[in-house]
Amino acid sequence: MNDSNRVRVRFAPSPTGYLHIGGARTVLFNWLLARKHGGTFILRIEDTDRTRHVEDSVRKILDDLRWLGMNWDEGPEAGGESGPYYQSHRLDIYKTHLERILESGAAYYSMETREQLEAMRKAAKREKRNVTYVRPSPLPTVEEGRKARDVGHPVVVRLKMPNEDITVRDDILGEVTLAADQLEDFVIQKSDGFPTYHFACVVDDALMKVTHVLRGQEHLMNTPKHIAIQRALGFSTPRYAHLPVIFNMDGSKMSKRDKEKAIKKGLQPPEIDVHDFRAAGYLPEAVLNFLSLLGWSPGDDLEQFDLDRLTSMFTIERVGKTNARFDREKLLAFNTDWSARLPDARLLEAFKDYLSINPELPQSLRQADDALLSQVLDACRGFRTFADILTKAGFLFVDNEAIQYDPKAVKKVLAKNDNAGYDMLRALQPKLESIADWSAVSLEELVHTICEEKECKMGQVAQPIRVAVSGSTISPSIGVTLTLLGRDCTLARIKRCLSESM
RNA sequence: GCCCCCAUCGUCUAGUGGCCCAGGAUAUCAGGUUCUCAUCCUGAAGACAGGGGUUCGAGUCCCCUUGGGGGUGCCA
Repeated sequence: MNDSNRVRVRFAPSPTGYLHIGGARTVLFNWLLARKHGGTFILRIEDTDRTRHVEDSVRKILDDLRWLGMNWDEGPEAGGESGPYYQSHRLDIYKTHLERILESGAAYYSMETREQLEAMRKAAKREKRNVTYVRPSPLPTVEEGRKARDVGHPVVVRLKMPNEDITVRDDILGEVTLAADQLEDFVIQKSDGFPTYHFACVVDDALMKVTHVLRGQEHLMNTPKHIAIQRALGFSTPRYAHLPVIFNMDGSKMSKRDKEKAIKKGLQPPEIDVHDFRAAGYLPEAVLNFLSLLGWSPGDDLEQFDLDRLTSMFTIERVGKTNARFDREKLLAFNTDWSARLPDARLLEAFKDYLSINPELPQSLRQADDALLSQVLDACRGFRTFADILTKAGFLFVDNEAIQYDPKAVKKVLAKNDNAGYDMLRALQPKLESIADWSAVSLEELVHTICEEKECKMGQVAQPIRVAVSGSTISPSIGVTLTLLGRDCTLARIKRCLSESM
């Protein structure tokens, strides 16, 4: 493969907020195609709609892409030969190409106001006619258009669609033909002078020598428009592949609004953006692995694999046509598996990222050193997300006096059977005080010994201690729990627990 | 309304005319392991949307119906 047919793909988000989880799947497939063929992955910011621009969103998108490990070869911060990579910085480029087709007669100035267009659409709907733009006749000349614009009349540029059917050759869907009468003259330059998405996208893809366009299926009907622009401009047509869409389990779209709705109802908002999953304690390895299976499959019974393996297996031929639903339960299971499998060092790194982006977590935890964090991670092996670590080991990072006792745990473990748990604690207290070696092994030995002495089950000894030191029935295994807490804290908490029983 | 795309267990999917009375994963259910939670182990149940063709033979090809999704913006 020589340079002229090297794979060049791009991901082109618009800066309207965080990176959506569905967008992440699009990124992944593009990235995989580039990496598999030793090609180039380009990142381009499509900021041609000034009204929807959200401050700081480029930074956030870049940050989440990095978290996923989706590195780009050309784009913001990386640079590259076909920049700039912000469309808002390429206005003169679009203008040049626009002039070209305006002069050639393939596009024309159009002077209807938004209100007029709206009225035309309404009328068409009322009369049950097709809602298509009717090309004015005669067409305004270029000079008339410019004059109108210069005196302040809102003017747009439309592409004059050729009167012929257009067939899209799609690597996933096959051939899709749209009839000529379905193709209307659409806007390629807005009245504010900015190009529309269609125009900017086609010009940039051509100039950036993009060879494959992988995007969501919602763009399928845009493709004939893009092909028409390419023909008018004399550009070649890249390969297209439209990816199936990802929905919620109930079949609705996964949208940012789901979060607002949940909050209104007082529910936990669902994860929608990549950042939500990151902040909820998911691993990028698991998210990517799970996402790869939405619309693609390796063809055998293998389901879990890392990026390298995925890259070698990935082909567009194996991408399916069917829309998928986002099964959070399965993601959770994948995350559980990945957290059990990942090397300690990598897990620690991921955990630290989790801590760094969750400022509401206890400061003592966020500032804990690597050695302690590793021990905590190790004690919690088998966790589903990093959030589980908080429920299981959060008590380690709370002051002795700030421990909240869960009333249900107290009732069940300590107060039940005539305060049997409290009695056990009292019996345990001196033995713990006098134990020589404060280690997990000897502490567990002690618990075992007591079980034998009292002829009772482990739970009857371990649970009262667990509740006394953690406030709940959940913690790592008892020896590890007490080791991590340390002798002083353990004894202080037991003492406090007993004093509060009076 | 018009146009386009899609259709296998609840969910993600394997299946490219005989290897499929349909395989895997996840969820569910029933057991088991365990000091709690979570893990972990074993087993069970669970699908080719419906109807017509084509063919010796159809989940796999064709048509219709139904269902789902997308488009129909001076959003991307």
